[in-house]
Amino acid sequence: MARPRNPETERRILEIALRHLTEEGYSRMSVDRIALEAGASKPTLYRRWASKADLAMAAVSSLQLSEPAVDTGSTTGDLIGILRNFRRNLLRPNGMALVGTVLAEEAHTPELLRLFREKLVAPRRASLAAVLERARKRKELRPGINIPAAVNMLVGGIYAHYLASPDIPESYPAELVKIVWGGIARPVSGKATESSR
Amino acid sequence: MARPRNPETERRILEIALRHLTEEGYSRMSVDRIALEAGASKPTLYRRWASKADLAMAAVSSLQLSEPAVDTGSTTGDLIGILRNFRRNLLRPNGMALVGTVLAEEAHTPELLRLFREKLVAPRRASLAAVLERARKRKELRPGINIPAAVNMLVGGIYAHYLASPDIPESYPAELVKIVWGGIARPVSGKATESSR
Amino acid sequence: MARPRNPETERRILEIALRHLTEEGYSRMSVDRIALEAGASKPTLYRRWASKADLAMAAVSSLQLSEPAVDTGSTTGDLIGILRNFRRNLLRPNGMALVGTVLAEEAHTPELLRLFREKLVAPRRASLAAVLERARKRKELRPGINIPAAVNMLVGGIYAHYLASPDIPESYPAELVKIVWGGIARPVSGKATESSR
Amino acid sequence: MARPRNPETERRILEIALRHLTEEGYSRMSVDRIALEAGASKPTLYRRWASKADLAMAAVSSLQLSEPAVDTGSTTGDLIGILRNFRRNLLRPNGMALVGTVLAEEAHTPELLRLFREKLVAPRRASLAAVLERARKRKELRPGINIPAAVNMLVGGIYAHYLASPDIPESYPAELVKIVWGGIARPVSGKATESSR
DNA sequence: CATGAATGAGCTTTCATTCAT
DNA sequence: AATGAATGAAAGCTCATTCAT
Repeated sequence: MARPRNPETERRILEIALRHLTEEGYSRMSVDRIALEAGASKPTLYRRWASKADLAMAAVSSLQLSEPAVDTGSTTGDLIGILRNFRRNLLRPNGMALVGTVLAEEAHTPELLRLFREKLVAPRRASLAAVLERARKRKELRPGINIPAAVNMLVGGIYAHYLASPDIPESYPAELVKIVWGGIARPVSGKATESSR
Repeated sequence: MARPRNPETERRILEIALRHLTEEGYSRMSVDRIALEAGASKPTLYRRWASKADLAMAAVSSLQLSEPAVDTGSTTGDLIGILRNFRRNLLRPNGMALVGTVLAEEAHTPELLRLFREKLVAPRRASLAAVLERARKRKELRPGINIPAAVNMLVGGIYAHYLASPDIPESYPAELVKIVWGGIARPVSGKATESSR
Repeated sequence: MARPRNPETERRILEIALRHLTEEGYSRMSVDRIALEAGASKPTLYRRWASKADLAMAAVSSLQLSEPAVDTGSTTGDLIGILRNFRRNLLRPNGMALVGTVLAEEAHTPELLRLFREKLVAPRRASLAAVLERARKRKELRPGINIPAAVNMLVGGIYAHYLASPDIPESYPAELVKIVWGGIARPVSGKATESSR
Repeated sequence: MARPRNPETERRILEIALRHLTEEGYSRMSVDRIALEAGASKPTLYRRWASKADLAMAAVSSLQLSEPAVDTGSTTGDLIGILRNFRRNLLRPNGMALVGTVLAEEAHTPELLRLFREKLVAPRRASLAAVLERARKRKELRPGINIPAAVNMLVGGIYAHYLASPDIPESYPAELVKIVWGGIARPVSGKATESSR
């Protein structure tokens, strides 16, 4: 009976908020400007989210890991594919800014980091871990391999490269995988990396 | 006749600025508060640094990697030692905040990231690389190993763990090194990880 | 077919509005919060009262002097009894706040003061005046006594004490009455204050 | 050596603030408008007073009871003179508004009432009390008279009249004094009010 | 009749920076 | 060289009121 809320507005606000959060960081992100850009009034925002922090959290919550699924048949091929997607995302403009923001805000708004973990970090880790689990089932891994640690090295290898230098070559994911694979794959008689084809 | 600048004041201001930058992030860092805390007036700051950005950059510039040198005799022992120091630093309160800030500000103040790379990232990478270079000279590495990539995996393995979960166990550096070492060390007849002792 | 108004709702809203008016003052009293607390929507309020000022006036209008009737037999006893009730009301938390509010708002919303006079001030004055009128009929008063002025001194003696210091002793009403009575009672041969027992 | 503060600005701001506080009440008083009207910027105000409440308190603090001294020679003449001044002040536009405001704000900003008591209420009471003390020394009063209570009735008689009706006749102070004096003066043989000349 | 959504204007406060001394 | 004062701009948030359903 009451006037219905426009769901499109909501979506648009979150999209703009996420952009501002990414491009400007949390404290530069301005509720005023988001409202202006969304063509809404500030109370319209405050009716939906109780505070700026709430809005930022909702924006991060709306994130979804939107990377194409990868299935090349081979374990190393899948790992490389996933890391290539990751690399591409990171190299987009402001690709690392959101990571930076949630880390920088940890002391003030720890929920941002928590949500970021849940929405972006965990899914990507899960897809890498799934590939490695499958490899384990196929007996491709040495026994006792710590899969999360391996995942950390793959993902972290990309982060660390960015932090050292923003120019990550396209071939770099394959290099990473090669080293990690060398550390976790069951040695085969014959050529050592045979199983990575 | 002119009053000379007091270098001690300068140092104190930078120290306070760095603390604020770390604890509050760039945009929450306030020149007003820094001046107040340093017992100086704002023009005193502006005479030395042309802007807030300049001051932040100077603060980052004043950073030094202050980790104890590590020398255990063995390659893997050294790697583990360096990563343990790294882990300890990261787990300090606000240990990741400065990384976050410089990443978050990349679009607005790219010099911050540049300086951070130069003052903190590069030295740590150099010390890890040096250990690996020495190992290469000692023929402990397989031929063709990409040392910077290995370094990325070590450092990045720590970063990635933090990003996934802030509880990094003390034993984790050793786990990382084990996997990486498996991927880069020359296989020995006899026990494979002999050289890591 | 039209839904009839719920008088209970109306009463509840006024009660809440009066509380807010008293505790927060007129300009801090928020229609939003009143609606929220009453479980009604704002248009529901605006349908009944044209504006915030209207609502506040209705709230004041709903006030009724709700003090127990006093009848001790003696004139001074009755006066003291009424003033004791008055004192007790004033010393309740926020007891003076509504007086303050209507005075403070006189320039903006003079109706508040008018209604306050009508609903609260006048009845109390009337009950004091009635006691004095009865005393006059009983020839207890000197001729020519200005009863409203005497009432003002009794009531005002309490106000003025509060304004000077919020700690009004329980015995104070009797003191007031003693002095006023000394000024208005017909002197008796024998003990002067005999009639005040 | 530093740029000096303009004391005139300070005075002007307080004067304007006091006017707003009186005319609009505390919560309608706007720092923005005060700054605008004073031709200063808001930070200029906030440099001097830490908050709106501080500013309001400073404004009340700057108050002075500015009533001409009264000395007619006789006790009742002095009392009447003082109350006439009081009446005139109260009947000025917004004469009661500040009283209302400080009472209305008691719950939120109790310092306002405290300062009001100190700066305005107490001095007026003191001047009335001084007259009565002098009368006591001259043996004009009955023994055991509670002077503060008598003061309350005089001052409060005015307040209460205002609260009942804003039209206080010029002759009213004399009426008040007559009754009070009847209640406190030592009865004289001959005409009872002789001493009030 | 009653509702939830929407709005423009307003609030107090803080910022980075410059001016006058 | 160094200071305290001043400033325009912008921030987050709340208000009384009206619109659309």
